[in-house]
Amino acid sequence: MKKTKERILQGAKELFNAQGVANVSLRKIAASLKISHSNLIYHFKTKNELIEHLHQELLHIAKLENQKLRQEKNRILGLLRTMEKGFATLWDYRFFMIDLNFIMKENEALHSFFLEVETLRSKMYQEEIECLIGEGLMRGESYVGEYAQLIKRIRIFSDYWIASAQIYDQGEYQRVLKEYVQLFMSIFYPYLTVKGKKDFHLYIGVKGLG
Amino acid sequence: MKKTKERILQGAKELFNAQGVANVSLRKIAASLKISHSNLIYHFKTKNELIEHLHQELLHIAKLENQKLRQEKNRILGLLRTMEKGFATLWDYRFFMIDLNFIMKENEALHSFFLEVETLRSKMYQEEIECLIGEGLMRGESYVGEYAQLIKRIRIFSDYWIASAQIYDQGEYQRVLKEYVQLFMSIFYPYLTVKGKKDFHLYIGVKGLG
DNA sequence: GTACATTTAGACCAAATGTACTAAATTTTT
DNA sequence: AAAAATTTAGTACATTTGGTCTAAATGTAC
Repeated sequence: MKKTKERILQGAKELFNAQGVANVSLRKIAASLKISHSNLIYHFKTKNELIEHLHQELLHIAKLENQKLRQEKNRILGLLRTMEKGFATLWDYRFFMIDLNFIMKENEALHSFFLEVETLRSKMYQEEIECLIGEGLMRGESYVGEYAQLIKRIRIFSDYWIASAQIYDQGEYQRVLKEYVQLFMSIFYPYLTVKGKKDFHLYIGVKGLG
Repeated sequence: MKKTKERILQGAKELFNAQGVANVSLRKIAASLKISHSNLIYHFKTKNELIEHLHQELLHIAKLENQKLRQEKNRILGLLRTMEKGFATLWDYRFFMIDLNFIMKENEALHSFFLEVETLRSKMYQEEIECLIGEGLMRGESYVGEYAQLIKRIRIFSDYWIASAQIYDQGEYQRVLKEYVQLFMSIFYPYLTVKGKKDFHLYIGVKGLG
């Protein structure tokens, strides 16, 4: 029965999302699945191992989605669609971002790995920005390091929007998600050219004031 | 001896900062201070009570500082100075921001209180922006709700820059702090007018490219 | 059907934690 | 100095947790 392993991953994810990593023990997970505690340990020796597997799961799904995303002709729309999809996926594994610092403290290997992934992500945004500039949708830098700063701020937003939502937004999932995607997009707005802003208003659904 | 109570608060703060709230028990705090754990419990019945006291402490200090801050003639410089001071204070109680979501989950009262403080903070930023616009340092809104979004993004940055720094920046405290203050200020940059940008370059220490 | 490997459950242990209770020590008040 | 209040320490207990060990159950290959 390979099914047990999958049930554990699924159950653990749900418990983590609902109660937070720190408040969930291997015993609680086992109890919620109505299997013995030692059975769970047979499949995953520690909580960290479980978290690592879930992280791999998340990365795998994210990778697949990025490949599947058909190329939008318009870059602004493409960015929007990418984020809509990506944010939804992340939400499914939201315990990971809510307890990010806790997890990183407990698991040195995961921390290192996370830093590696981040450098990739950072480069992706760098390229995205260069493309936007190349297509005349975004203005160039106004001072040295301006876009390096922008990317760092994007990083903070990406890492913690879910944590923030947990504290401030108790509404329904769909609405919250949509709001934060818009919030993400709004980071770019003031750097866009007239042409870029036109696209922004068209696709993001906020009307310009003139 | 009232001193014990203060020593406990100080010691708890340091342990929380170093190891994270979830990994620090009342017993550990007592041991680090070389007092009996029942002695500690005599002063603070639970960990939550301890955290609430530390939160009050933080609010009190922040309030005093805000009053003390002499009025800068220049608003941009004033904002910079306020943030330099505020960020440093927050850093001293950084466990609070690093384990924000964990604490909010454990302590419903503190969560509500935090939400109240946030509405005040939000209003402050709203006024700050209005003043900047009034002085011709910042442009008006380009679409309805643009600055409401800006304020929410500022909120996320303010709440989680320390958490982010803990993951990505292992450097020395002073340098990290300075970097994140600059990062904070850079949020405003693209909304500034020519006049505002001039002040920005003057005070923040980055040179414009023309 | 038998032998083997995999999976599951139950019992047990040591460490840590919150909590309660009692008594001693110290400070403050009278 | 005596009495009262506050502060501190010691002990003990129930719970939870991660972890180990053994044995039963289940599936698989021959």
